[in-house]
Amino acid sequence: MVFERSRGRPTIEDVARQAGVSKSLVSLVMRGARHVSVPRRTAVLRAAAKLGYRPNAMARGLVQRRTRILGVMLSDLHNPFFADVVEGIQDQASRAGYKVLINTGNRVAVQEAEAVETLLQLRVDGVILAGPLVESAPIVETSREVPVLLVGREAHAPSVDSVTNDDRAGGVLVVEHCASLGHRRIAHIDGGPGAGAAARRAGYEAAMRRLRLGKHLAVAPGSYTEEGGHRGALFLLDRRPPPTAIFVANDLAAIGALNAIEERGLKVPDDVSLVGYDNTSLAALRHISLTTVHQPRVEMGQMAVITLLERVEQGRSRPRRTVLSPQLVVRGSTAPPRVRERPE
Amino acid sequence: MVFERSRGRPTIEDVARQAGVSKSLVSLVMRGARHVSVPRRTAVLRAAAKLGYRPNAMARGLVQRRTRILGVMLSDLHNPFFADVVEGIQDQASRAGYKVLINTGNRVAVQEAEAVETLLQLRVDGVILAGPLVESAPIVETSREVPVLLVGREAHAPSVDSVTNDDRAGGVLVVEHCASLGHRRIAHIDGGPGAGAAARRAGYEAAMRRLRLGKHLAVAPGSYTEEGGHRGALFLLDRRPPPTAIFVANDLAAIGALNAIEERGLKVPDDVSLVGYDNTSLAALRHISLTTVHQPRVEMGQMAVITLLERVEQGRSRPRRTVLSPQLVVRGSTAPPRVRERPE
DNA sequence: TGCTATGGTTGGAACGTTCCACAAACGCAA
DNA sequence: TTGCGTTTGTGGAACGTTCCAACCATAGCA
Repeated sequence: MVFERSRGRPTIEDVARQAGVSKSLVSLVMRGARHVSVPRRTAVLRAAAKLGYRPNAMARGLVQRRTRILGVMLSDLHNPFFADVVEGIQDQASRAGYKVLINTGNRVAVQEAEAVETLLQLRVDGVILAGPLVESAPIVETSREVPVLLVGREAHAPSVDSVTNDDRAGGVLVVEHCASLGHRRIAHIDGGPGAGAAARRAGYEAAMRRLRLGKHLAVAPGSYTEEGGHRGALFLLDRRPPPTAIFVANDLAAIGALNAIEERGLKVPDDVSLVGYDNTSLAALRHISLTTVHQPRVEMGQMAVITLLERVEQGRSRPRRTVLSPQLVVRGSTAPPRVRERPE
Repeated sequence: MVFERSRGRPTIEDVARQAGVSKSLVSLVMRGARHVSVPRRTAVLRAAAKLGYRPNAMARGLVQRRTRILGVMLSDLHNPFFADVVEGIQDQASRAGYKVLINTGNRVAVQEAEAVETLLQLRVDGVILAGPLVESAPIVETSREVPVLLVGREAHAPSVDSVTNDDRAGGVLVVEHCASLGHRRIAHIDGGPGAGAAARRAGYEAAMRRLRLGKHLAVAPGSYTEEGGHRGALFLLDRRPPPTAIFVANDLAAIGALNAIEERGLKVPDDVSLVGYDNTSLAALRHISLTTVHQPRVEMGQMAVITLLERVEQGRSRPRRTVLSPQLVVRGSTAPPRVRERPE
């Protein structure tokens, strides 16, 4: 007679033995199936509790060929914007009975790709890319294996969904606001490869031209980081004449720009007006009080899950691109330029 | 004759068939084993590439009984403190050949427990709890199944490692700093259930007593959030007489306190000195310029992984508790009290 | 009485890997 | 040639679940 040492974590068989039933029945009970007699159900539950049984998600996922897990690749854990998006994702996912697993690429395209690869090898049921920097080709590639949704950026493939705000329109709003205050030399600090950056810049440029301010177009290279905003601002402030208003590609970078402006001994908004993008909690701080563009972050996360699950569960195959309207939030960092420039 | 439809994602068998070898050999090649002839290896790699083969981590983990994945439960995605800790974790993990999967509990104990449960069901090789609020019992319980390490908090069980800073000493540093500036009515906004909050408060109280300022002890309830700091500050400012210096349990809450102070029409540091804890990027913003206590965040993340892997890979069973020294960072939010109080 | 439903339960075949024992092929020395 | 050790390669048994067909009661009904 062989006594099996029940070493290692208890399995469904251990529970079955303990409860005196078949493993199939344990499986049914653990999944809360109907049609199980009360005494057996309680016996199984008691046995499971006693042994400290915990179902093995890998074994389960292997046979079911689905995991009920959504993978989220965050481009940058430092950007508070994503914290809210993830909150929305979690909320909606748990409502639909899905788990969420997060991963990050540290703002490096190669690492982003690796992060996604990890999620794919785990066979998550769907992938949300939040603000990815990685180029489109691999994303489209990925979308052939598993439903993929982009937050904050669009893809031009029919297999990829997206939830964005109209970044171009946002850029226009900012320029119009500054111009209406009397600014002419309105400069822009670019978001580089950041999601939506190109569109924000396009909006800026289009609005400048439409307002006949094309000659004042000035774009500094930057990124979605404090560092990027800092460098960009120094670049712009060294121009002669310097801009009287600066539109920075996102809030985080705007904070960097703010630091740079103060290092130069200038004041916001007295000497320079400053506008960010995203309306993160940073911008709302009284001490910062940054005029910025709002995106409904939590709702974007929720919408992302809802949209993604349409593909996962109903097999929708046409793309769905949700574009939300940005909204200008005027705070204390913008004011009329110090010396009213005469119209030219 | 049966033609198998190779529907779904390609498996190792598909690759084997395509390359004309056994699945065992494909397995060897995918894992980069030696002792595989060059022509076969290239044939396998070519076949894998052609089919877009991606190993199934679940099947692999199932048979290997390990995943080479470390699970990280973050108490709060909004706290920039953790972004840096995670950076350190990622860095060190990838160096050791591990993947990292993140999860969050949104500062809610029950959700934290669920998040950890998800990781356990996935059979991660180790779990890092960053700033958990959840109580100790379930953590100790968990540590019987899998190596567990706490960041920012200690556990009193021998099965749980930790990486912390000396929060008590940090609290003392803050009080000494304020006292040396001449403050007497130094108040504290508590971090509630936040990791390390109790120790910070204990340090505050001990230092106050030692400096014979026990009668000025004042603690407002709070939490590690802006909201908590905001409420705490309002509470304190309503006291008569109000404190001249406020030590807030962490930077995020200090920002909330800052907002509250300004809402009351008071200025920092002229009317009230303010000190935070964590030295997050927030505190360093020139506009905020918050005096705070530094913890080496990235290094803490790295140390966490190193320590955890000692258990995972070498089976260490004695606990290892790393306690780092906090360091005061004096910035612009502290100054001598406006009216020098006469010594009592 | 027999027949069909239905509730409750079970064993064994998947799922896609790795592991292990073994076999074939090869090289080289005796 | 034989013998023996290495290098290469293979088939089948795990791993821990769920799925599925099948089974056994029991009950209801004609």
